[in-house]
Amino acid sequence: MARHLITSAIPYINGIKHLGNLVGSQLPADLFARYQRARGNEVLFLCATDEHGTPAELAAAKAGKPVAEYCAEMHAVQAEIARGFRLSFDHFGRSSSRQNHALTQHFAGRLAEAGLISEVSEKQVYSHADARFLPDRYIEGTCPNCGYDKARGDQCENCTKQLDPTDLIDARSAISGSTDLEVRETKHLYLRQSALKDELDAWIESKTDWPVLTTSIAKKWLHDGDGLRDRGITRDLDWGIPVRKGTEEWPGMEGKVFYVWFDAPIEYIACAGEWAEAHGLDDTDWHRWWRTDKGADDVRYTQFMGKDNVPFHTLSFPATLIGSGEPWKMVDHLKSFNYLNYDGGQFSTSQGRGIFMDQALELLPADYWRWWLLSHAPESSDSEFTWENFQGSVNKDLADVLGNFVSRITKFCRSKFGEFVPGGSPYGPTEDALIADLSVRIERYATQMDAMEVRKSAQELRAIWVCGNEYLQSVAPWTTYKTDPDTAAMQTRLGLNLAHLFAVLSAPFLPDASTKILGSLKIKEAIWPRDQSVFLSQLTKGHAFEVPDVLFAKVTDEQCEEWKARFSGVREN
RNA sequence: GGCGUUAUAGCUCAGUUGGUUAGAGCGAACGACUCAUAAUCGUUAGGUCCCUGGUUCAAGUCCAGGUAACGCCA
Repeated sequence: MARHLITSAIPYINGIKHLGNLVGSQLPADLFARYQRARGNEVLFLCATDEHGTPAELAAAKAGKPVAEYCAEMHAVQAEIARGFRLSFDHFGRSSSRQNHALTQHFAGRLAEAGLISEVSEKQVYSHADARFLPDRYIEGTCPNCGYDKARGDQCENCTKQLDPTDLIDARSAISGSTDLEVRETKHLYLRQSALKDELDAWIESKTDWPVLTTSIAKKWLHDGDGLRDRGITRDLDWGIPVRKGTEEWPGMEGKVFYVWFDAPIEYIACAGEWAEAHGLDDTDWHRWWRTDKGADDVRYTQFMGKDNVPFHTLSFPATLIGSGEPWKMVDHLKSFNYLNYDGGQFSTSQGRGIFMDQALELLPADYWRWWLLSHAPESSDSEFTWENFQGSVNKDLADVLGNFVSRITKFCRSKFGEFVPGGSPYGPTEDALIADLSVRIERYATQMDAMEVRKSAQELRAIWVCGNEYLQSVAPWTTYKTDPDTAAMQTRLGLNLAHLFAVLSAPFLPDASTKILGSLKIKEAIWPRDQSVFLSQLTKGHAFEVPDVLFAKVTDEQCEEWKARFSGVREN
């Protein structure tokens, strides 16, 4: 039995994610996790909320709540929505957990001992009114270049000129508006990634089966310009993991916290600790997933993320792991996605543009979204969501091809033989040919799923559903019935067995519909098919079933128009 | 400004290491069927594979230059 450790990029805490975020990490990770479990493999599928950093503090302030309270609430909201989309995390953790505090401080200590941390003095803007240092982009002022009065400390959005906060005229805090600012000298820790450049380079070079998107981004960061740059890992904030060297104080770093990018990926590991704790397990139980010296040798680790996260996962996080000198499990396969666009532009959290996860679930059940998003996953390039395309896919693939198949076979059987699987003659040459064809197709489907070729998997699955309709159409049991009821009974029996097969194969994509079909066929346990001839003979004469309700309702033109209008602007709150 | 990705039928996309008449789904037209969510199945029609030049017996596929869209970095 293979063992799969699977992580999805962890969503940031400040609000509900949109469908573009979902399809880029959590959803394909869930597809893979469900598939591997269905194949009988051992899976640990982890995700968490990324809770530290300035945006979380500001969002909390805006909500009028202490940041810890805000994060706890938003974590609960995101967890609930994840359940709504049937994301089957073994644990949905929090980067603010006790485990992550300890582990992040541990890594920092190890890196310091290895000589991979340097101290750098920097000048930073301090706001007296806000009682805090301000990141460049939270300082506003008039652009010295074009006179735009809302230029940010890092760049003027009007003329695109790069700026330093000190360049701004009449600089003020973007948080409070206060102009009582002061430039102070402060010390920060840097991770000396550059010292690990050759090791990282060799490691990336060895990953010949990774998507081009992944390796090209990593190589660019490794070789561009002066090569891999060192990166600050501390910030002057209150909210975060206090800077410590392992369990000890770090002189000169009092009152500082680790930069969010440093502690967020470590949460992948800490989350396993949270999972163990939540299930009454001990350290050895999660070490066997993460420590190659403690049983994780045979683990295959796969990460899922959008392309914006690739540099952290291919370079910075591996630098942390390698630099620690400890035998942590490194990622084996990194599946990255491009962006999903919305009606001609980008989905945008900050602008509230597009469809957000909670809104999507208000319109339609999870399976509808899962199918469209996965069958159109932005694997090779950015892809585009349009309502017409969504409506077409849902109506044709789900309602007409799969849903209607289940409906026609169960209703036909009920009308001729009652709600029991009929017996009739044994399968003949036509049925054997279908079984042989399906065996080949299912093998192809499994190959694509193993390779995490999301779109191609969806295509193969759909083609398998079509086989069911083709079969019924060609043998036409409604005609056969008139002259040869025994043969019609056999054809119907195979049709019902096909519905069982489709339910099991479709479960990773459509967990709810799968459960519904299995329920109506009164099948207790979904077992992945090995031998199609055996699998398709499981439902035998006399097995009771019920005709299910409509599996997938069609999206009407009216709904489509309404939703299109409703989601044309930006989100209100 | 530097770099990256993409450019194939009306639409969404496949096209392995260059190799016979470039594929699929949707949409369209026509036909078959009538069990079913007016569902299904079949047939057909649609392409100077962004442009120019090059390498080769052979280029959608490799090389050079250009154009366009998107993205990343500064």
